[in-house]
Amino acid sequence: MAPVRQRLTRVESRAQTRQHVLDAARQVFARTGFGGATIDAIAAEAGYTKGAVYSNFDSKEAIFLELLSVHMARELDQLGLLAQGGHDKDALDAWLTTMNSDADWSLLAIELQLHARRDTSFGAQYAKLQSVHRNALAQLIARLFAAHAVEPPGPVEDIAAGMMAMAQGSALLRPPMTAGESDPAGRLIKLFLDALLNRSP
Amino acid sequence: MAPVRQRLTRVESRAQTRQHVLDAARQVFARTGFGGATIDAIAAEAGYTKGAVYSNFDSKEAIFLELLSVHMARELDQLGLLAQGGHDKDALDAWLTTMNSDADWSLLAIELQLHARRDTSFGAQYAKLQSVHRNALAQLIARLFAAHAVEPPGPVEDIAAGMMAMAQGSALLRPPMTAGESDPAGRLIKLFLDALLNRSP
Amino acid sequence: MAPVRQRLTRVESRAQTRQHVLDAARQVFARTGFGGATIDAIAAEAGYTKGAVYSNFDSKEAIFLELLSVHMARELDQLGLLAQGGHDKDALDAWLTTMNSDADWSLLAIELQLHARRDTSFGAQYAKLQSVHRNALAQLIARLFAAHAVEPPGPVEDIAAGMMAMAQGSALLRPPMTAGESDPAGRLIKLFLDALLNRSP
Amino acid sequence: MAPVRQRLTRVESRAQTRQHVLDAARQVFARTGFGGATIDAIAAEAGYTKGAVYSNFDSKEAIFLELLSVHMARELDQLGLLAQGGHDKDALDAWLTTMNSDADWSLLAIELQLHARRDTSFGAQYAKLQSVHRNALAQLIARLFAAHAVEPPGPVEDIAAGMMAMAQGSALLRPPMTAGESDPAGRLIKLFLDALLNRSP
DNA sequence: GATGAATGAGTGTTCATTCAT
DNA sequence: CATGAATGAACACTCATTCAT
Repeated sequence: MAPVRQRLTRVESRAQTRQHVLDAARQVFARTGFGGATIDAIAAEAGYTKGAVYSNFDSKEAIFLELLSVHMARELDQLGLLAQGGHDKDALDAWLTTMNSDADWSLLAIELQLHARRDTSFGAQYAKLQSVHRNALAQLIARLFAAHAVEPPGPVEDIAAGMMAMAQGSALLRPPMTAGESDPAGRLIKLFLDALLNRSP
Repeated sequence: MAPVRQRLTRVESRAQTRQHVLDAARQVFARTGFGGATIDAIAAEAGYTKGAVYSNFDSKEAIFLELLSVHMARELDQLGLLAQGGHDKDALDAWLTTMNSDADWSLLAIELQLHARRDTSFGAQYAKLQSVHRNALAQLIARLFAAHAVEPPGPVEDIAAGMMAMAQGSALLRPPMTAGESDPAGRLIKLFLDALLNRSP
Repeated sequence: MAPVRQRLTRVESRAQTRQHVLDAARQVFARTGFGGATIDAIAAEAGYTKGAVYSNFDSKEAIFLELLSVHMARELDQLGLLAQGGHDKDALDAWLTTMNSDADWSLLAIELQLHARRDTSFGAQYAKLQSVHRNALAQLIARLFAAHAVEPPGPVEDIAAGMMAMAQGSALLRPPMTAGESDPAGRLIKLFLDALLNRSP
Repeated sequence: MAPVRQRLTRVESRAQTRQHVLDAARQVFARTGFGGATIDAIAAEAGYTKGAVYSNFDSKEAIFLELLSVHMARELDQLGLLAQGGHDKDALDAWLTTMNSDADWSLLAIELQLHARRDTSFGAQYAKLQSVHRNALAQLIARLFAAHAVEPPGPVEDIAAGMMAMAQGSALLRPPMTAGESDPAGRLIKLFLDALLNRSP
């Protein structure tokens, strides 16, 4: 005769609030930058008051780092896909699709990068992840060239780095208002990569 | 009893102070971002006090916009080079060299971009310049492909956009500490472009 | 199946929690002052959480006033001893021993005094108690002088006030680290009083 | 033809503001305690805004420490008087008069003491000064007993400590409203000391 | 023109208090 | 009764900006 659990338990409720705050923070950070974001704005966006934010996070920076953690976990998932042999083409497509699929994430990622360049310890940690990411992507690219029986035009690490840079740079250069349109970054990267793959040997 | 032109005239002195402040602001904005930069820090970097800054600029934002103006002028110079026929290879090299040649400028440019994405009128203006830039670069690229007697693998505007994105993204991804090393952005872009140019038709 | 009186009754349990909170509060107030004390710190010191505190007290101030009440009751007990004729020497010893016997109490008493000086109604109440206390002490002192057949060097109320002041001041001046040592306040007061009592008439 | 310097120079003006803030802080700290004092209240009491306070002091604590510094300097002046032989009676009178002459100072001193007991490094520094003070007072007392050809009833350091404690304690016990009355602390201390000095040997 | 004291709005953070669980 | 998530009022401190010197 147990009721269908309409109300959330304390733990669930807390987790939900925490998630709401994180979602709100992601948007506010992306919209206004780390410095421009205020805890009030984040709280309001989440539909709570300032105190609720501080009930779930120690500081503004802690929220930012939590977002970074999620971001990194997401990247690590990508790495898993990139590393798995067998469906390289699909893995690349997945990477291109996910990367920059969300305008918020893209700008947030840029904020993270800037933060990384200004905070030493954070920067080192981030650089390491990026290096792992680049290597995984490089291996994927190597396999693609092998599959196409084409010699890569340079170190696959450089090609990977170029692709990652292109992805980041596209997020920045993309005009702000065209949120609805398909993301051009993936198209650009695919254009370049296809051209490199389909050269005569 | 007029001095032998040793001392600066009033106008020159003022212009000099103004330039000092601008140079300082460029570094401080690049180092700490727009939000993180304080007028005190800029003034100190320039070797003046707050008041000197306000004697030459109306507001913090005005300094930023002035830097943008210089940045744009620099880009327009680039465009001139890109547009001139005849020495396309050299023009491209010049573009690659100048672009990201200065770590400060690169990060500052990113700050400008972020600002552009948050300020509507500013963003529109900036987007327009970028569009002009991209088209000029696209025409240069078209000429290069023609010179190599190779069909571009896609719209030259897309290739130009990809190269610009790669340049921007490289500035962001480049590890912060390797200030001494040669900038990898140019190398990456050249790698991609050479590969595209030297395909069999 | 009634338990063999092992477990506390509801009332006892509540009283116990209340006492735990009071003991904790006394320490925390003494350690950090009224302003510096947080409900969280008190609750943690007592081994509970915030809510338990609020289940037993209406406010932070209410806890403080409750401590004051205990403090006053203790002083009243002292008064009883001081007033009883017959064992004046013992009564004085008891007063000297109890006063400042506990470093927490001494500092807490000072907090209470400061509070009294800032809160009008509270201050009046406290001043009245102190006046009663001083008079009781004065009478004891008068009896001691009579027993020694010595004329007091001034109004016994002043001598009592001086002794009380010395007791309070000692708590404040005592170096914080010598927790283990015997309290100097009692020794000092006895030194002065003995000297006054043992003068030639 | 120089004008009679009506307006203050920058340096003078700054010093004046600084002093106003210090005076205001002294009152506010005495009135509400360190924790209860707000920068706004101090600024308002001084007739400025918050920013003016921060323009002259680094933090709330810095103001407090500055007051301590003045307090210590004052005490050191006292020590000079106490140490000079020749006019011991006058020196003692001066000490008694100055000590607690100002209700603000007395309460502020208690705040300082409490702070000293809670802040280790501050406490050590303060304890040392107090020790010096006590020793100087002890020597003065020794000379007074010698002048009266009376044996001190105990170590002169203890007598000094008792007198200092009495002075502090009086400030705390004194009813808050009797600002106009003459301070009882001096009278009490003199009462005790005279009694000790005028015993038969 | 440059200085720097003062302003005042704003921001991160703390914490007493409430109340649903 | 005890818990702890959320509230909301403060508060210390920062900083762009103004203006008398």
